[in-house]
Amino acid sequence: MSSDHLSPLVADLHLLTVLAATRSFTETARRLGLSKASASTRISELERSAGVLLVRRTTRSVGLTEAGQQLVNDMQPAFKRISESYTAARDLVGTPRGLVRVTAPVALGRQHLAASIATFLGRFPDIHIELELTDRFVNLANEGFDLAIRHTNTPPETHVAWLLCETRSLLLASPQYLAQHGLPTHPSTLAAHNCLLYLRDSQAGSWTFARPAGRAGKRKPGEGAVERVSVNVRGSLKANNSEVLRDALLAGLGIGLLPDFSAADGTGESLVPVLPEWQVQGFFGERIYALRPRSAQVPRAVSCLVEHLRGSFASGFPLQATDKSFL
Amino acid sequence: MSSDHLSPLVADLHLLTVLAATRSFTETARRLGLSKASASTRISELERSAGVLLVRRTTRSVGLTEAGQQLVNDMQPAFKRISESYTAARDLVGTPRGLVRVTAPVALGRQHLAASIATFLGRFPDIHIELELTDRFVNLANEGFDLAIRHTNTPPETHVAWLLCETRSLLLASPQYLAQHGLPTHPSTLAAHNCLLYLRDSQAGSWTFARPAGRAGKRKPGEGAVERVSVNVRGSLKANNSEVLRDALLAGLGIGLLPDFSAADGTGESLVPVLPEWQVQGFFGERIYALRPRSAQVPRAVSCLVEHLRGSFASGFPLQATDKSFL
DNA sequence: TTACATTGTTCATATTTATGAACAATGAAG
DNA sequence: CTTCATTGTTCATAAATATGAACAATGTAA
Repeated sequence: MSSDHLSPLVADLHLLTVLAATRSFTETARRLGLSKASASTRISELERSAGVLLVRRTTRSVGLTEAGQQLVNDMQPAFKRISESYTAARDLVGTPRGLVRVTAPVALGRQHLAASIATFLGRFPDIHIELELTDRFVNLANEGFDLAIRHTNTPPETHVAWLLCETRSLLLASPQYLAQHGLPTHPSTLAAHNCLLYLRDSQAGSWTFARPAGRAGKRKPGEGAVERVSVNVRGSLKANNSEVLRDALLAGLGIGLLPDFSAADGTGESLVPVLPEWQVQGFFGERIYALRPRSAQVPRAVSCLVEHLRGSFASGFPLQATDKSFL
Repeated sequence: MSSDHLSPLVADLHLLTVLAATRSFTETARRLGLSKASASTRISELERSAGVLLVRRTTRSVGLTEAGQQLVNDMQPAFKRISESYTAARDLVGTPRGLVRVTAPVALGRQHLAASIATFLGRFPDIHIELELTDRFVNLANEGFDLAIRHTNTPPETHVAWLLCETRSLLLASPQYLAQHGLPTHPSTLAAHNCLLYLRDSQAGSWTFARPAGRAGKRKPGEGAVERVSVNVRGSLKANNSEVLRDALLAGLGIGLLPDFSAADGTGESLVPVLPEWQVQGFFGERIYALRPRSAQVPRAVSCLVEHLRGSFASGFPLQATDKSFL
């Protein structure tokens, strides 16, 4: 057929591709900014006009029929191209604009990203940002994100990765706790302490420390032999949220390992480094990246945001408290 | 951006591609089946949301800006693909359905196509047809047609062409006229007759006749030498509509050259062949084709229609009157 | 030039579409 | 097995969109 007759259908076909990605009417509706009632009705309409069952509905989960899957596979690159063309046209002139959907780890997002984004939005009034903080692994392309902030050392090859800054893992405790339980003199003494652990999938309660071997001070860090110590630690609290851990440390509950950006708020106040001459091999990746699925070109709003974030993160993490009033 | 945000825009972007093809809001609206008011508003909305001027409006004619043209060029193949995918999905199961837009020459359309289409629609209740009869040259792809019926000997290479049937040009007159003015015995005598001419762009008033040379009857047609005669003819009526010519012939106005399908209605009644032993080199192409722009695949509704037309036209043009009540 | 027909836009009105609360179905957790 | 939260659908109502007559602008023909 001539493509004219698409007109009332294109939007519904696009809806179908999103439904195929989410496999959920609820999520589809949320992403597209409409009600699930509408999403449901429009898919039904589409099926009626096509005369083919495209979606396999089981009231609880959504799958595609063979016809539906075939259709979506065929159309997906086309919609991607249209989207990119539109963005490119928009980016030709004027101030950057558009919606940028960002995902980031909860703690990092709250503690630094939010403030940085706030000033960014002040500079670019036509850019809108949707910030979704979650610590679960997010598939950018499938879930419709434009940018992810990740704490990792190995950004996936399938994505474009901009390095925002380096980070370190710090062993910290409150002065009260140290006064009460004594200052550890060597990693091996940590076994006797209450060590708060960051909860991860396959994370044994083990911390690894390293320092230049031989006489300290004669070798620069990174040079020559290295002395390594692994310690099995345990404690009264495990949490998958670094802010919870930090607050527990501030409360004098024990000794904990935090990424420096999480520690920043507390260090200046009442957390002090423990065993500062040792470097901790972080759970946490040692770098922060901004990631993006590879695409024909980067929308201007996205590249502006990345540029801004690079500026914000370049100086590392100052010890004074950051603005938490945003979000 | 993630393609999610297209949702409210895709339909408008598609509208833009149609506008680019038609260069007219009025025509765009007609094709898409909405009001020109809507078309205008939605393009404006699109430009507002993109922040870029896409269309150059001069109240009287519509052009695209550079940005708009670039955008349309980028998106066109994508929309084509989406359209084809949708059609393919629809054609997977059930009875053929969908809208088929057909263009045909006026006379041929009225006299034979209309009746054939009527029976076709009876057989396929889910197929709709838009039949546009016009003798001007139509660009199928640009004007959004799915099928063209053409009277030609050289279907364009850029299109798929199905041969529907062969045709001939017939020299005809009414018995009254011949009784009154005498029966021509040789093409050269036509100069003395009132010859009605089909009006075409660069059509000199010249008819070319041919018959096997030498002793008639000894050679089969098409074999050996051929005797050719060109005659300059003139008359009191020229028209670009073969039905007008036929009616004039029926009224006994003169001698005229008609394609056999146009003559069919009249021959059985009151038109008789003139110089039947001569073959006329037709103005009119000697074949009727169904044409279609090349595409990944032919929609089922279209191939059904073509199949049906082949059946209808296969028998050539019987001399009895065809049904003219339709359309 | 001067009519004239046709184009694109505007605005009040009518139709279409989206909404969200209520409901039945269903998979997960205990 | 039973409970429970969550999913997709339905339906009356609310919001958004399309409409078409009126209008000004602009090519065309006389």
